[in-house]
Amino acid sequence: MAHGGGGGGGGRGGGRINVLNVAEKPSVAKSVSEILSRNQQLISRRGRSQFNCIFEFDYVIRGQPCHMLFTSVLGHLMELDFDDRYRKWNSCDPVDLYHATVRKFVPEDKLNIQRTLEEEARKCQWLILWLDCDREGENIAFEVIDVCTKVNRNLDIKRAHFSALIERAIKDSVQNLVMPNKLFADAVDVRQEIDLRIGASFTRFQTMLLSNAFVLDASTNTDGRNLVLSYGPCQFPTLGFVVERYWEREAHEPEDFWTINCTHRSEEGTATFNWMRNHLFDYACALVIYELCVDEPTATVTDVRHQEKLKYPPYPLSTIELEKRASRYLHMSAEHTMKVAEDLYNWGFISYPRTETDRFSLETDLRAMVSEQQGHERWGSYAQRLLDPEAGVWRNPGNGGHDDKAHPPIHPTRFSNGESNWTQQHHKVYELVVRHFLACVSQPAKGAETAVHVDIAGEKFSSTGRVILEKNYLDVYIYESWAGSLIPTYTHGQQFMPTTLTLDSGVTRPPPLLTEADLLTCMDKAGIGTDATMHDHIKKLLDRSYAIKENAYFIPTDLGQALVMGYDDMGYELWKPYLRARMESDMKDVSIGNKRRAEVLDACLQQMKACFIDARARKEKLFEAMGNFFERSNRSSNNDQTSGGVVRKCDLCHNSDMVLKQKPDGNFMVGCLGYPLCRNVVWLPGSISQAVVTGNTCLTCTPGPVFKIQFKFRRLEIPPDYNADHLGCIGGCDDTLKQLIDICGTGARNTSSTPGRGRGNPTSSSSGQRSNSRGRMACIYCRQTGHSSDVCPSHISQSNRRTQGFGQQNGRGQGNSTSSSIGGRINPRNQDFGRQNGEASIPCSSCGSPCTLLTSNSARNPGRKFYSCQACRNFNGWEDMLSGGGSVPRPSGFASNARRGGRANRSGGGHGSSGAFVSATGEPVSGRCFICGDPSHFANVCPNRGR
DNA sequence: GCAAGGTC
Repeated sequence: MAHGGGGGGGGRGGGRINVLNVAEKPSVAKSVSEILSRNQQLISRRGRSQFNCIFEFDYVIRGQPCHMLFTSVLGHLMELDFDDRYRKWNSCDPVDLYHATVRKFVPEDKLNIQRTLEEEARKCQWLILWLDCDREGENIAFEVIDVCTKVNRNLDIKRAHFSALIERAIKDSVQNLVMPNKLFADAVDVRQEIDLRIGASFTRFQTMLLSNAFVLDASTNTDGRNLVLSYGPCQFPTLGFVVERYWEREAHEPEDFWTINCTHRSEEGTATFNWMRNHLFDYACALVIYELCVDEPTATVTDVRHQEKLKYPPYPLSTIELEKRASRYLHMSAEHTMKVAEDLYNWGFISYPRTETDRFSLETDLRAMVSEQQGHERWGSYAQRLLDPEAGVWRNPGNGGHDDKAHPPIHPTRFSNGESNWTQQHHKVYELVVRHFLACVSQPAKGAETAVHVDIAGEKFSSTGRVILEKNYLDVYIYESWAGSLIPTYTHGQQFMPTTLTLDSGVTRPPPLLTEADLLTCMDKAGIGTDATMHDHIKKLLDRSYAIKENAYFIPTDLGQALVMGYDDMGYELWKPYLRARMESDMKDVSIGNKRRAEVLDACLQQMKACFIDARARKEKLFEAMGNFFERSNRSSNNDQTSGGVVRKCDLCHNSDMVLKQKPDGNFMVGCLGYPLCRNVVWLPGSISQAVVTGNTCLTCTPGPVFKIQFKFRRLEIPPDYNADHLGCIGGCDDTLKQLIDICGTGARNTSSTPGRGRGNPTSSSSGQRSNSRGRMACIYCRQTGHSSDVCPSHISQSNRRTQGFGQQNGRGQGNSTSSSIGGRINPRNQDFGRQNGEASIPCSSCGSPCTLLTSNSARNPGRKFYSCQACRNFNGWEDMLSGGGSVPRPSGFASNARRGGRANRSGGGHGSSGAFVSATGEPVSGRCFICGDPSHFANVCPNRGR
């Protein structure tokens, strides 16, 4: 782009123009100002915000003399939230949040920054954006543009792209200004809106549905605040990792195995030889081999190999590595580590702690940084050795392959022997940063390894010994060790008699619970969160009482398990990382112009809205899952049900009024205020979005007066030929209402199993209406009688979901008559929708009977296979979802729609050569080596095994 | 009372 002027009017004379420069944070404004001004005549003054001062200096950009005004924001200047009318939780149906008006605004605590920008922008001709060079930075750039151009429409807008805060990069960028990238900003707008709508809708839904319905108080840590059961596209997959590992562990069944061990002691030392078969699960087989060895115990050396081994120092330090290593070495949580690191950064002792970069740029003066550390009492002498060319310890740091183009790896920026205001943690984190940095610029440790293979009666054994020749970086990086042991000298063909030769038993172990370092690794691999937010997502699990941390391991609470179980039983993967991964991929497409912003936003929200509606329709799954862990609650507060006015005098007790109420889950009912003495209730259709008692009275129903209710139905949930607006009567005269109750179902559920809140009166109005009229009703899709909408041939997947819902509701609450009506639907389904093609392979999640594998003939899922219960016809899930990692093993006692918990893992290996854990169905299951802790392999193939 | 993303 050409830079030729931008107008001289308003400048300080001599053709000089005023240029407003804005960085993402105060430290960048300061650094860039210092670099460009060379600290000559650099003036700083306070702005309206106490953190964001304004630097002033003169500079020439492509021949144009400029007076630079350099200030900053603090990350995002604006927030996205719903319009005020949707902000209160009871203001609307949560599903409305998928299309509710949202607005971007500058929040209260950023108004000072906005005012500074406005004041300075009025004086300027150019606006140069120095935001971080990533998508979020680009989005913040447009927030700044929005604020500045509102007060000065003539601003010439430019973007500086810099790869590091070093002189050459900064000076290059200011002479090569570009246009801001709207596509990048669009991608962030999409992400923000999706996160908000999904997060708020599911959070309100599950909080209002469950928080008062169960006795949760003892298990939650609300500190007097209202309990919120939040859902978020990052926090839930994080919870998913914790729950999944916990269930894998609980489902593990220990298994005995046998192994042959051999040792040989000589004057030079002792060697331990490991059996090359590792171990066998068959005792008889192991015994036979052992006896062969004992009969001919002479060992013959078949191979001796000497090799030099290197152990490399770590790559330069990124945020995630800092968090992981502080967790492992210092036993500090990621959240606390970041707090301490931010302190050290703000006090000037370390570089910016939120960075993805794990390579130093070539321009970095690494030796100067090392030189600063020479005076330290503990690592100063090592720093001196590093700088001594004769010592030969220096090595240019490795390249970890990541670069966020905005920040260098975390490194010390100022020497300190410790400050008086530092806590123990400040000392530890500073020490880790310095030692890590010094290790990065060091030679790897060198060792000599000897591997010896022997043969005893045809069985192969091996032993490895190691001697460390040069410790190098290990001298300063005290957190790592490289244990080795000496073994005697052996030569090819040598024979010896083992000192011991034993047959030992062992038992397979479950995979360990996740540590914070493991969890961060899982999140990083799955793209959950950013370097700046991952620790927040982990903390959120603890704050929401979804998990606890015990001895550095994460354990899901009952609440965390119940929520994951509920969605898992629905067949949804809302707790898996795929949703976020898909969003990330869509964002990428938006940012490179492959997809339009509106297209991605509409498609994603449409899908998630459908998912939300479906999840809500099958909320009984959440209730069942919660019921596995918690007692139902008797609580009924004003918050629990929203009263909407008197409808009539109770026709059962004749004492109290019947009032319209909206339950926490959004469903409506008309109940007697005499509850629990009087349990009269009229359940209303589940498809109502709004209901208001009117002043109109029914002329038919007695005893009167019965006030009519103005209903608003959700359009997509009722048949097309019904009006969304309906003035109805609950007295019994209203056929339309009866029909919609029959078609859509009601909010009644779980009545017989819930003694506290349950209003399972079999004579209640709606129950009677539903069971009596079901057989006569027409299908809402094809409008034919003889079958109901939930088994309509043209809507197989919906029918599956609905059948499941009704089946459980009716089966529990309404006895035999309803059960027989479900039975009546068995044949049509098999004949119409499914071709039986397999025998039972999993038990039904509802009744435990064997399931049959059927093939769907529906238009929506042609050829897709699903499990159907032979006895109760419960839909038990799509085959491809059950076998493709859609579910996880559960602890025994919990039915899963995928499979019941069984032997899942064999941490001892012994099956196949991969060494991976293998589940009962043959799928690999993630785990971690229990010898060295490395998640990339298991103990049976651990290189440190036996050392 | 809700998300996740910036940053102090």
